[in-house]
Amino acid sequence: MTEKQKAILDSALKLFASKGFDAVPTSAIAKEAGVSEGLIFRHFENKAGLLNALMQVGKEKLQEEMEALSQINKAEDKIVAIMEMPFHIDEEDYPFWRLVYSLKWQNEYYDDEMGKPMRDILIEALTELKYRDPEAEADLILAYLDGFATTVLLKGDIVDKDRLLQTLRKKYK
Amino acid sequence: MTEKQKAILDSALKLFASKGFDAVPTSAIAKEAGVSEGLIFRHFENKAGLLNALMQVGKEKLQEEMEALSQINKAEDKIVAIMEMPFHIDEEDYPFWRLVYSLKWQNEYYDDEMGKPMRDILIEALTELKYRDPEAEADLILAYLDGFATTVLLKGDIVDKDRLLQTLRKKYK
Amino acid sequence: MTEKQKAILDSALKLFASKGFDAVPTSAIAKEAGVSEGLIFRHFENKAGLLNALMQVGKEKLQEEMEALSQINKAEDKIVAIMEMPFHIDEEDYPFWRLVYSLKWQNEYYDDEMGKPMRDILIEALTELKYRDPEAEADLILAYLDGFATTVLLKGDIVDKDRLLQTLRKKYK
Amino acid sequence: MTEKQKAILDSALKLFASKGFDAVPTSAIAKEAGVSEGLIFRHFENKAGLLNALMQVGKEKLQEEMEALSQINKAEDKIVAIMEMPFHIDEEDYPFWRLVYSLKWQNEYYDDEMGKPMRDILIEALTELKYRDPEAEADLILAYLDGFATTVLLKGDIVDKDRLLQTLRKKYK
DNA sequence: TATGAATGAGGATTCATTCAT
DNA sequence: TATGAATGAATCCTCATTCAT
Repeated sequence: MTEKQKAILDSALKLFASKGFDAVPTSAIAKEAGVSEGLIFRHFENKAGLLNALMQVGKEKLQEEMEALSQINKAEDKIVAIMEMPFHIDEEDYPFWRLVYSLKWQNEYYDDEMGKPMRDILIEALTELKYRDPEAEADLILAYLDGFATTVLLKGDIVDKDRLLQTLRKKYK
Repeated sequence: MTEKQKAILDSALKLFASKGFDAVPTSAIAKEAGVSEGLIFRHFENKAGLLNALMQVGKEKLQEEMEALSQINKAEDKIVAIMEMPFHIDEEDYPFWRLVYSLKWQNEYYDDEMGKPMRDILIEALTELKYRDPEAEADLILAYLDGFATTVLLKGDIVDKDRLLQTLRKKYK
Repeated sequence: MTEKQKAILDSALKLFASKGFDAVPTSAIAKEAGVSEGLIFRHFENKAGLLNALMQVGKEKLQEEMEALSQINKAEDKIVAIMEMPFHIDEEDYPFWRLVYSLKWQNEYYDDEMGKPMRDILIEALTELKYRDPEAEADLILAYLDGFATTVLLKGDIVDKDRLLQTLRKKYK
Repeated sequence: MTEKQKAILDSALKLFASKGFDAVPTSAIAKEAGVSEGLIFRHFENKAGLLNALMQVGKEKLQEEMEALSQINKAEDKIVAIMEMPFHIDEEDYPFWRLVYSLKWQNEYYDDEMGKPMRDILIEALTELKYRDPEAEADLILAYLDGFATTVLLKGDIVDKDRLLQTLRKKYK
């Protein structure tokens, strides 16, 4: 991946994340990246190709995260780690997650399989802990997760993330 | 408000909610509503005007909801009512809430004040209940809320809403 | 001619004169006149009909002017009267003349016959005065006329009309 | 400036000059120039930008003309040269001047400063010649100028330009 | 690889005009 | 007579994409 390819991806991510995929013209990406518009198409074929490339990179990151999770032994710790994930997102990765969340709301791009591995891990852990309805419990935790992520990604500057995390931790002693 | 105006608003809401504001051409709205494209602009000035009109209607609905909330006396009940809100959204209102949530992710339209009244009510109730950090508690509940809403609105068909709500209720006996 | 018809014509003249026929939408005329847009078409059939009606009114005024001219006996006086005409335009009639002059520059509307009667009167007077080439003399005077009119109509506020007229008069003692 | 840019400017000038700025759609310009409509906007940003570019070119021509004028030593010759200018406009430049004159009549575009340098030159020459009211004399000459220009540009085909010029010259022996 | 000129389909918006009331 | 809702063609402009260099 050349310098310019990276510049294009960076700019695209930044702009998509803040304005939404459909609201960003390729010309704006080119300008932001300091390259010609044509180059985007040479490297990524079309606008959707840009998005794919971006998601690819993101999915790889996610994979690593999943692997890190599987290193945790105790089921309780695993669940806690998952729930607290949104609070530990690297600020550098905010744009990526903003993009993912914004795309969720557009039928055309909605991609559920991203959440599946995490759900499986959760169900496994909850089953181990003998929860009566591990699936519903998992979905509930995933809902929390979405909520925390939304809050952190959108109001991270307004809201006191750390105080929120403290308050959350007290709930599960 | 004439028949056609209503038809336009309905179509716009439906399309905006499913594809996102920027992905929907006014021509598509006109076709869906069975009116000429020009009429949209006669009535709503421009595409953004359509969105405003939609949000206006929505905010009025929200206001009513807030008033209903204030009828509840016991602080605990109030909090529970708020937390369970996403599970009681009228299916007819799904498109509106999908639109609201999708817009959250676009800088240009992000409108935080919509959530403020609810936050105030929460803080009041939590203070009454002597919580140590009512603000953080409120924000945590609002985060749950966002999560439940996201889950219900996006995965309402995939996930078993009722089972989820049962599971949730057991948590606060 | 009803009140409203007059209001429409007045507004149209005012707007056409200041912005140009093609730059003025019928909606603007209707608003300025305080009537509905449909009424314009009921009374004047279409936008061009409005222009025609305006020009009709103007041509009648011009006719009167020509008749006044023909009352003047001495050929010299006639010529002087014609040359000084632009300086004596009633300020109320400025918009009409501005419109006439602006339309001159648009092929589609250029209507030369308006100037013909005046040219005939001039040639007659110049012939009487034994000018060698009365036609060329007439055209020269008409050129002056256009120049004075342009100056008065466009720069009447900037330039000192009276001083200009004094200076002009000295030329033909 | 590429071939196509020149073609666009040429076509725009031709059409604006004959029908008026507001009466010419960009689609017509594109067709006349044999380019895609989009190209107009790539190169000139918007329709007004086209006009600006046109005026820019014209102003540069005018500048040259002014410099040529300043080469003339005798004040009388200078004045005569200015007055006769309209008769010596290169036929190739007719469209440009038609455009300038047509725009004068539209508030929105009226640009007086174009005439200022010429007025200054005139006042200087007239002062040198000890005219009692050089400013009024200058404005009178500028009025003549406008009249000659109007006549030449609009009726150049109808009227005998040379005969007109001869007649004019006799006036100032 | 990289540019930037060029395209053409489509986007939002305007506007003259019609029509039911 | 007068209104104002409604239309649809046109208008200005944008944008993803192609292509010659």
